Amino acid sequence: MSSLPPSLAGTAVAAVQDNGAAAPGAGTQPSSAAAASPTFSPLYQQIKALITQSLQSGEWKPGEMIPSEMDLAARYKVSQGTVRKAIDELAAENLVARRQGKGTFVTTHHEDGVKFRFLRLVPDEGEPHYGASQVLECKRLRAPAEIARLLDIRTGDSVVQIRRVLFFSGEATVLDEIWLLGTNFKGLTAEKLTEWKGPMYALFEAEFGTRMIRATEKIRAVAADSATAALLSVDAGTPLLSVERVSFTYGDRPVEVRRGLYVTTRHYYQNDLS
Amino acid sequence: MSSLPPSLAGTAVAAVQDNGAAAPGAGTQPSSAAAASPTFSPLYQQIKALITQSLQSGEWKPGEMIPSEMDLAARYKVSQGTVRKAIDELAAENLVARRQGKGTFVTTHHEDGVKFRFLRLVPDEGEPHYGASQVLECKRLRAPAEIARLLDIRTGDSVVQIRRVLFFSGEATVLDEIWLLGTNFKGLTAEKLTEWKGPMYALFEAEFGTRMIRATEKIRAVAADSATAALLSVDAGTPLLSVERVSFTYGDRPVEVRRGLYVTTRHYYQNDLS
DNA sequence: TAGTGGTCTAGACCACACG
DNA sequence: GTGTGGTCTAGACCACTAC
Repeated sequence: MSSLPPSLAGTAVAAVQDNGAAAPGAGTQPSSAAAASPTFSPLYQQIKALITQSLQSGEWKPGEMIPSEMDLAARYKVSQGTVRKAIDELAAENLVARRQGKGTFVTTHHEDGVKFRFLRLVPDEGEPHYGASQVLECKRLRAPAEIARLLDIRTGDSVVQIRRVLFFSGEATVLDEIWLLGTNFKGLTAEKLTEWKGPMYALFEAEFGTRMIRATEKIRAVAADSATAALLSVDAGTPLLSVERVSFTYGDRPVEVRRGLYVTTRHYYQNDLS
Repeated sequence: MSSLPPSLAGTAVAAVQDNGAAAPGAGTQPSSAAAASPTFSPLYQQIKALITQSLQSGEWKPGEMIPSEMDLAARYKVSQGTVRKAIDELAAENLVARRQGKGTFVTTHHEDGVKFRFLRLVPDEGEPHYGASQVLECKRLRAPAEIARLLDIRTGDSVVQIRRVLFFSGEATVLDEIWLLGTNFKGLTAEKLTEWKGPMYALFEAEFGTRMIRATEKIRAVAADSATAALLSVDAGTPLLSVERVSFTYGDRPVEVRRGLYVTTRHYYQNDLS
């Protein structure tokens, strides 16, 4: 337990206390709550930010267990309940996962069950299965204006472009065109992609230390052009789902733009509203 | 405050206590927690269920305020924290909405801001605007097998079918084909639909007491047939988004099947992954 | 048996809205 | 000022997992 260097704890507490007005002596009494100030934010939000920093800095790596709630409470000099609320939100955002009796773990794209966190394409019949991937291309190039805008970089900045086809049950089903931030993903090659078995995001996480946290998708229906049709083994003009995804890491920094074209004759895009 | 009949409170407490083994005297001491039993569920889940019942029964109607946390705590004889956790989950499911300083309110499809809770179609440029609706048809008929299966009724049972076109910025954009459970929606006519200004779900809620809580959607790309093309003012064969939605009320009972065909030349379907 | 997350309580104070 | 939700604390016990 509590194998954390006191120095770190000290830093953390300082960060926490620079919240509102000078916090009264942080003894055992309640009301270390925030004071009125223009930049007010609840304690648990600050704790959440501190934990997120540790996640981002790699202090706790994907798949690993983070310290127990009691340890974190001691480290940040707050009550267990406050840490709990911070972790609750992180768990709601899928940054960590709680497992009763075991601990709280940093989520990972390697995990057995959660491979379809970002791919919502479901077969009409049968279970979701992870298909084979055929990499068509993987090269560095200068970002076109549109991509640069989405990645929040300048036109002409370096990006990595990948094109691939995904096969489900032996059928070409998805044609992906992917742009990645050049600064991350320096050594990425077609070979690496081809050798890798499993989700692409797991590779990014393991090899490049870039974790996809959330994404937004814009979906349209489009007609397959002849080149696309050939790659997907459909007729030209076949209606396809066009899914334009932007993925974000920590700090809501965009790192990937992906345009997928889905064949939806034997699969559909699943979405739940609430 | 606390204008609740004691009889109800009594009922509630009884319901709560039939949880685990015989709860020891429910005094001020802690540990009214559940005992080991095959059908264990946390206290706050039971409270949540009780509150949900009151919502469903109409004790608190959409738009109204529910009793304060303190009142509910007294009513159910639990601590405020337990009620809070129950309400937290209900708020996460969009059944109620908390407003600091005011109270907790039953959500409604009438609300100003939340009109696009179920319609994820966003224009390429400009703000989401609520379009005009043209009802093509509204009639009772016997449920086809496919619809019956989705609505969890028998083939041939009574359903109401609606067909309509939605216009965004004057352009036909959505063609909806809707099937509603016949048992609910008895007096629904094309006239009522046409007269109604605002979201259809608001009409269902106000006139038929049926509240849509959540929905699932299956999305594909399809080609417009000639009839559809005419109604949507596009060429036959134009790729359209096919959105098959099943909507649920309380108790996860399906009450609506809706097949929408979306023109996605100037709009897109927006989705967020996390 | 020990450690972890999960539940529950009781009480305090803060931030916000409204009369 | 009063009432509401929001935050924070401290301590207790329960349920699950592993050793």
